[in-house]
Amino acid sequence: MHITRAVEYGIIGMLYLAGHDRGKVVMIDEISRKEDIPKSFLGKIFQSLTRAGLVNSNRGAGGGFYMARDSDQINILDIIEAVEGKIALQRCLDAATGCSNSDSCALCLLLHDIQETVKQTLANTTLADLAQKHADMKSHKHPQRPLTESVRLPDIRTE
Amino acid sequence: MHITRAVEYGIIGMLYLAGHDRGKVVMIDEISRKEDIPKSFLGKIFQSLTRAGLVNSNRGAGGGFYMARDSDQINILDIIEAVEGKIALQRCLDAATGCSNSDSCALCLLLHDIQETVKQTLANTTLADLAQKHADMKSHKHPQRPLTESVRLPDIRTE
DNA sequence: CTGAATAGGACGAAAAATGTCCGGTTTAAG
DNA sequence: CTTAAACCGGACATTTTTCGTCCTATTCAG
Ligand code: SF4
Ligand code: SF4
Repeated sequence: MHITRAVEYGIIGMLYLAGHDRGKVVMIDEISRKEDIPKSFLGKIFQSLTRAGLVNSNRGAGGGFYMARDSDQINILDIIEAVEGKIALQRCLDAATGCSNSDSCALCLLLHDIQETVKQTLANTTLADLAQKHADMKSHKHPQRPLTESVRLPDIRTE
Repeated sequence: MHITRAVEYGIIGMLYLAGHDRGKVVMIDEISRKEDIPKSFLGKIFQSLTRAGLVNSNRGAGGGFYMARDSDQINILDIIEAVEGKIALQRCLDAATGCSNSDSCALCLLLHDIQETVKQTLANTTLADLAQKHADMKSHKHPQRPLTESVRLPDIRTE
């Protein structure tokens, strides 16, 4: 139960982009140096972000990446799923694998509930939200409020 | 971001125990067969559960495991932490490793919030709750309500 | 043309997850 | 007392996932 480096790097990379003018083209090398992330690894991650349409890229000399939408139109779940595909806390919640017992397994139901709240929270947090908080924190203003609010659980599996 | 097999097996094993009379001594071999879990692996997992005080064990002929407390006095977070230690969604949230930026990283804050709600949900679900739902589901009664309720986020990091 | 930069895929090392095995200890029962 | 059953504990083996690297191709500015 751990967030992967790839996801973390992806979010931090996007935060870096969001901290600059929209449309500003930034090279992998710059993000890599400024955020201390292995360059080739970050390159791979940005390929995924590009394929997912969260950023655009220019190739060739003077090339680099820039945001495809405004940062308040991108949420954190978007980024995570771009980097590592759909979130699945367990086999039964993974469309690809699945589990034959999932219809009669209370644990599966519990994990499903938890997964949905996590996804809701991630989906409700925009990159702009996170970038704003990030900037605040770097300027030594201590945060007073939690970043997220409580999320209503969806009423799942009620036919 | 995945629940490990060890944790899943641990919970299912405890569910099995909870489905029998309190004090009933059950062998690893029985749980292993009935729940289709590799025997030696399950043995290891139950060692952890025993060390954590969730179950007691009798050694020697006629030995086995039995619940150390009533199932409504054990929650799912207890089981998870018994099997794999404290939950940590990231380095910065892991007391052992940590991250030097955690004071000025909005992502850390977001992950912290999420982790807390997950832990709250797990802590609010007792083994008895899960066992009840499990039994219901196995007898073909379709569940009407989600297992968990929404959890208030704690107001973290407000000095 | 040349050098800079991403795209894509193959590859490799390290870590974690998932088990297995075996010798040791405890205990019930004959 | 002996034996067989069962857990204990640690070492070990296998597989999968994570965390990258590297190389070639492609694209583009100057
Ligand atoms: S939690 Fe239940 S349904 Fe999900 S994978 Fe485990 S056994 Fe299957
Ligand atoms: S999220 Fe921020 S604080 Fe947490 S490990 Fe990553 S960089 Fe460090």
